Amino acid sequence: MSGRVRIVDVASLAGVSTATVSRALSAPETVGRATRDRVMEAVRATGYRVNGAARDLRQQRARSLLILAPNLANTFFSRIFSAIQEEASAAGLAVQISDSRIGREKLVSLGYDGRADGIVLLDGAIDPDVVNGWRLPMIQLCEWNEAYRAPRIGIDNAAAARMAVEHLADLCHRSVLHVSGPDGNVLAVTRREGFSDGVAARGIAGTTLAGDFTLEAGACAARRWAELRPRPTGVFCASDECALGFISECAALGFGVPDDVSVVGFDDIDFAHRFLPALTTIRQPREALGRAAAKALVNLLGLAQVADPGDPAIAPTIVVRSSTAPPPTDDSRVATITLD
Amino acid sequence: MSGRVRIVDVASLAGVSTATVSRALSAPETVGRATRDRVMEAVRATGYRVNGAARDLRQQRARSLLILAPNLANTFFSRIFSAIQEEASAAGLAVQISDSRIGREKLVSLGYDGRADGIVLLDGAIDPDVVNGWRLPMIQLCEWNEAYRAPRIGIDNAAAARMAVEHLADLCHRSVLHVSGPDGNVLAVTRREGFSDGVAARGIAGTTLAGDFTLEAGACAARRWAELRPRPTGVFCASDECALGFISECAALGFGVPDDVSVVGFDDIDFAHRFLPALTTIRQPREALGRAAAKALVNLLGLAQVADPGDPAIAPTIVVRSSTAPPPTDDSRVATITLD
DNA sequence: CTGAAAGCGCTTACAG
DNA sequence: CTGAAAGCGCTTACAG
Repeated sequence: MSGRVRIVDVASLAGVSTATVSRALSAPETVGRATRDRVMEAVRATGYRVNGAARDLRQQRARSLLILAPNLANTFFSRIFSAIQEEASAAGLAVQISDSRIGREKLVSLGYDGRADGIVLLDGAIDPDVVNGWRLPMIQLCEWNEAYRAPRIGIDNAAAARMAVEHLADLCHRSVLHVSGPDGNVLAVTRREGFSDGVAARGIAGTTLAGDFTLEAGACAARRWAELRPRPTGVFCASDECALGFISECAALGFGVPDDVSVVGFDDIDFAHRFLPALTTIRQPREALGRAAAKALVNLLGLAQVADPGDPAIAPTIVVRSSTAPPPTDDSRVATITLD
Repeated sequence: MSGRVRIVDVASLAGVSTATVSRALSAPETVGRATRDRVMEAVRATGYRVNGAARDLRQQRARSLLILAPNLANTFFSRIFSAIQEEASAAGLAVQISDSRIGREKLVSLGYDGRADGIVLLDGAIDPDVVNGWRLPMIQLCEWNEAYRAPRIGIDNAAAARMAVEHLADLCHRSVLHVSGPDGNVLAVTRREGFSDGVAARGIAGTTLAGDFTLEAGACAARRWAELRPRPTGVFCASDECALGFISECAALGFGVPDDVSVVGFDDIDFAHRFLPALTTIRQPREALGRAAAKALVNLLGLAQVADPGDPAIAPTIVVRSSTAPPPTDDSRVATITLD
């Protein structure tokens, strides 16, 4: 596990105590010049590197952040992880990741085993007793749970959903469908509320179908949408994956986007601008979110080098591309089918 | 960092030594029934949990795996990470991730600081001196470097590339383009070799354009392809991202896939089957790869609970979808432009 | 400026 | 079956 050579080896080679070696390495200015040179030479000669595990135990910290996410395979997290890791690394912290669905016992241990200084929580569905039982600084990111005693970072999901509705309404859609996230999920609930508010504010018709953010949920929703009478001409999906699944299945069903139906997504994942059609979506600035969470946590740990990071404006924006357009002017298709 | 209560607290509450508490927890059968009950009661009463950091130092291990990847934001890794984490968790190991481009000094430390028992390397471009300097069990996954002294897990990239060419040739394409990865990259080199071999074996024309696996590289390649005379009718991209970028840009340029040009990707990322058109691609079983790497590393650490995991066949396969078809029979478009 | 000693929180031979 | 003691590899008051 550790490299072979320990601090005592360096000390004896340099003819000093381990205390001096330790100081020469971590606070060189407190050691006499000649001694320091001797120690450094011994360090070089032996290839010594401090054993972080031992140092951490002694200093009662872990120099490590733990990221907890509901599904590590979800590509939505990639950019967030990379941003967190960058900030953590800049603050001298390692990053540990774990799926938050590993089972209660393992989960409890994670926050208790002295191997993390703080936690970034991307899951709002963990038992609050577990979360609040951890005695570690925590930040909730993107998802949240009112019951967790930890600050939150994320976008205004209701406002974001309203933006999607606004966009569709501005395009003159009078009937819109929302393919939401799963019932228990805070993001799903909040976006759904924003959708309802937006629809009410514009006086247009709104329907909701529960999905689960996935490609397949979107595809499934497209099949259900095709059976609706009249068919909503605008669709707001609670995730880009869902939107892409919806559009893809529409194509299979013979409907074109945006000719037959307009679709707006949520997240602005990397592929969104390269999809065919390029996806109109609500942009969630994932890198900024990850960075902000990491910085906030570093602050909580009292390790901040700089002053307050100055809240980077983490506001959702709508990016309009090619998957939305005014509703079809020719209602023949709908009319024909309705008359059958 | 640690929970408040330590093993001594439990010991004194139960009226036993810390040694007994330790045994009662980790080897209950070695402790008298009455004593054990008393200890367990004290554990319950205090809410004691062992401090993993202390245990690790004592036992000279870290109970942790380190994953090193060239860019954590790359969504290709998501499923690999999740598979590794699952296997690691099953073996009682935590997982630490780091970008492998964090700078030489930090990188060296990572393998030396006693906080990882083993490493999964997804980057073949790290200085071999750094890698071989680590005294930890390692596994190379997907990417590799001959100079690293560590076993490799991955698919046969040359064979995979040949499969792509075979498919195109079977469809009667006589001229194919390969959009490769960057020059220094092993995967790029190996796939390019497979491409060349395949093309030679089938006696068809092959051209190569260097890219870098990204969406934008694919888009850029599409622009270059459009200027080629004659235009290859089949294209093999070294990654799905690249292929999607290529197809997307083709659409912008007024070319249809597969009507004007057939495109095959590499990886079979999650979106591949939902893209429009659904992408024909070489499937790289990322979950199996991650799992195999984690298992191999666990074996190397001597922690395997089960016998040999039995090599799960990690063979690439081609999955044929809608982005490939026979070349256009009508050569008018090419002819017309050529005549200009 | 430097060293002897204690201690971070555990586990594990070694005795009994 | 249980305990006293050493020790994992460091750092850090405390003296001098």
